[in-house]
Amino acid sequence: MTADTATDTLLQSRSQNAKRVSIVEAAARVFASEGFAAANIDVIATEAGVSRQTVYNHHGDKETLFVAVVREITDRANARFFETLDSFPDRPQDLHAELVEFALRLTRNCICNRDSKFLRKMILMEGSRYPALFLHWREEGPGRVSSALAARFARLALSGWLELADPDVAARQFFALINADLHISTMLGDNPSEEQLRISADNAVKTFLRAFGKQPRSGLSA
Amino acid sequence: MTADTATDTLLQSRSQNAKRVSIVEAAARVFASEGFAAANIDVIATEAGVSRQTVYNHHGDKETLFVAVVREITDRANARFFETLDSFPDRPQDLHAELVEFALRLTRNCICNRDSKFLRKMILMEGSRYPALFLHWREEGPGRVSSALAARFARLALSGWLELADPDVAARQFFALINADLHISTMLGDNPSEEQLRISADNAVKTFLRAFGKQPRSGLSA
Amino acid sequence: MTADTATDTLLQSRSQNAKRVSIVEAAARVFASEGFAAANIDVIATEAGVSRQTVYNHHGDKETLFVAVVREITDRANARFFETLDSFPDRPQDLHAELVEFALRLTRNCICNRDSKFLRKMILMEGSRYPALFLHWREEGPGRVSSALAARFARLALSGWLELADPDVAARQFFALINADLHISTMLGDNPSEEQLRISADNAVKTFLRAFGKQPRSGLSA
Amino acid sequence: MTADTATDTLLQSRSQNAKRVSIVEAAARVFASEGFAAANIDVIATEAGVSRQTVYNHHGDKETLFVAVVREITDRANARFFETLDSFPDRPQDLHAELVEFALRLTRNCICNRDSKFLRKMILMEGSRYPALFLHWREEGPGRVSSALAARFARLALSGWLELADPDVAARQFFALINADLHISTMLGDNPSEEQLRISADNAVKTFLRAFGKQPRSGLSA
DNA sequence: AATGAATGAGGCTTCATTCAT
DNA sequence: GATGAATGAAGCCTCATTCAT
Repeated sequence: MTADTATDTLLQSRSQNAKRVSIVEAAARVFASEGFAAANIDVIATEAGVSRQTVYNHHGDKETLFVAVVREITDRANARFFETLDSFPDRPQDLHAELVEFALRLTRNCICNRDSKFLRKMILMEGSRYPALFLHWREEGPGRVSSALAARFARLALSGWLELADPDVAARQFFALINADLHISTMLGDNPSEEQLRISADNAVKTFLRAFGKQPRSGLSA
Repeated sequence: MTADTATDTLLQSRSQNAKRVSIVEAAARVFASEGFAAANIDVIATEAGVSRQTVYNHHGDKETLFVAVVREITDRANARFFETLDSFPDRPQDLHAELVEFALRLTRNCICNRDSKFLRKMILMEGSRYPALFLHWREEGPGRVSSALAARFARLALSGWLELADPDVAARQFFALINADLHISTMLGDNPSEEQLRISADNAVKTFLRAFGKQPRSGLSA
Repeated sequence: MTADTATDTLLQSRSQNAKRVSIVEAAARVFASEGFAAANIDVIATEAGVSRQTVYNHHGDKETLFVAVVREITDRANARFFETLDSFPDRPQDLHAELVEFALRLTRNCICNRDSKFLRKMILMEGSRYPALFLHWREEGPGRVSSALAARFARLALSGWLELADPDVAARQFFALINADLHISTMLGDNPSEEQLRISADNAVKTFLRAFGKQPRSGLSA
Repeated sequence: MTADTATDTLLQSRSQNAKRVSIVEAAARVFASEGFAAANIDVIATEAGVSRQTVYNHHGDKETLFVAVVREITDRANARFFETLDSFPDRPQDLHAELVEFALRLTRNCICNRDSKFLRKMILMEGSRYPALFLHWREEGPGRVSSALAARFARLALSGWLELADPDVAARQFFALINADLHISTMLGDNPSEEQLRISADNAVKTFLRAFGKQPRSGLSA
């Protein structure tokens, strides 16, 4: 292979990949706003800035495209989830403040963002038609995220910051609480303001700590 | 009008009403499982045991039918919500136990039942296309339910059973907590077992009371 | 069921059947002239004088329609074949003349008619894609016809009119010979004139009898 | 022009020709198995091992390609026909045996081979849409072949081997007879075994000679 | 009210053909 | 010459909706 063809291939694959990505993005938008049945392939193509043919060349048919989009977005959303998880305050100084920040990152990056909304809609509407899709999402997503968060809560319990009987339950309730105020608005597609997010996170953490918080053994964490 | 025709009219109107109801039920099922766009009027008619014409005679066109169904189910679900609200333990003896029973009634009757699932799906998917529908639902449903529950929590606070700063927040968090364990399964259409419901309600109330419960002034509330 | 509804049902089923038949006829024409792939369902519907929907209501999809048409025409063509076979001269007086008449009936009714042309084309072009269709045709059609004709030749041999070693071969050759002059023209859709048919039949029978004919034992068959 | 460019041109034109041939071959295969309408240019290109563009560069459009293929195959098939005709036993010693061999060559090379099958299908299906194609085929093919064979039969008649009234009829019947046993199988694409071919040829020649053969004047042909 | 048909539109998908790289 | 994309035209099929019986 000459340098030229290498460059060519690179350029081409870059452009190919760009098209692929823009098709997936456009499809996600359209599927999310219209649902699978009402989504129009021509609209997806136009939104992606490619021709209808290109969509078909890349993804075969509508159903295949749908599955590809869901998997891609699932993986991306999960990746972001785990990234965010890494900022969990394992050795906190001000647990309340740090949990609020963490909750904010979660709501901002993993709950109110476009990918998550897309996934909630798609799983809700088409989940039963694509059991494999749903399983993948549940296993790799909520399932693992919840365990990971539970593990972190367990650690906080060990180091005396929390007092809880079942970290898994606590993890699920933490999620529920940070969603409590946003739930209705997010169902509609409203994008809560930064301030609402902060109030909501604060409410959640306050209640969570009233239920599970305690003062750590003095001297250790300070 | 003779007695005969009166009877006829009555029978007829009863049968008419029966048809109306079975159309709405069938439509709700089909809309819920297929979404608006993919729902097929012929399928609805067949499921309802009537002819396609009858559907059109009663409801005009697909969109009108959809709106009628959503409103009917919204009203029914709300009625049930307020019914359930009436069993809230205003003067409790064993607050924990009574809240658990209340939570159970809520999840059973108002969250995991068919109507609620239908509404969540429809509002999520089509809410943005029918703002009026959505407004009606939000105002008459979650909005008023939440206020009503908040009022009851405020009363419990006054009578010393709870200690809370914002009863509205508490109401939303109560809902969130009783949903925490069920959220994922309900997205899929799974019907949680009675036992799961009880565990879930218990978990929710336990946490809720750890956060907000306190011993009432002795003798006052009994 | 009242007489009225009986009449209604009858009328309706008659009209339904008429539509069915006209759809099959039209489809046969269009499939024959265009082939399966190039046949246009709208054209078929128009030719049949019904709406596209009606075609789909009756036959599902293009492929199902195709199969139905082939089977229907196969059966009709075979029925005609056996009818014609019944006029075979079992106890001939003038064998040559009677065989010519028989050959004429065969070519006219079973080889040069529309159904046969349709079947030849369809089997030739699509036979490999629908093995079941082909088997049915071969078994019920040429297979049984050939045996039946062979049986009749065997009888003529027994009664001394023919002298042949293998009646099956003779039957196949008889068909081949009556087709010899027409083969090319029929491939094109030409409709040979009555005179051509007669010459052709005469040529065939002449050769056939030169090969297999003999004078019957006098007195026996007369 | 330098030697180099001459070589290049030669190589190129050889490779060009190779591509041309492989395109025609591939197109013939695809047209034969799919028919004109369902044949896909991309499939042809892939089967030919060239790019779609190359097909267009060489042949213009689908219809032009089709015509080119039919003509090319027609010419090739006819050439083979006349080649085979040259092996006709003009001065036979054992007429039966030699006619059988001749018939075998005909069926093997000119009837059961790929080109002939292709032509039969194409003429049958598309003949009426391309009258020029059909005319060319009929004139140059069956027409001339039949006359040529008739001429040879006439010669055999003159030299006392055959006794026939109309050599043209005899020629057509000879073809018909050697096809009698194979007709059905070839319609399906089956490839008869060598043994079947031999039996079939033998049957045909036997009957042909029973009808038209006679002992030549002794001494003349030996 | 039920049934079957008709109409018209719309969407998925495939293709021939042409461009650009 | 190969590749991928773009364009435009069909064609299949499904539907909502309306008529007629």
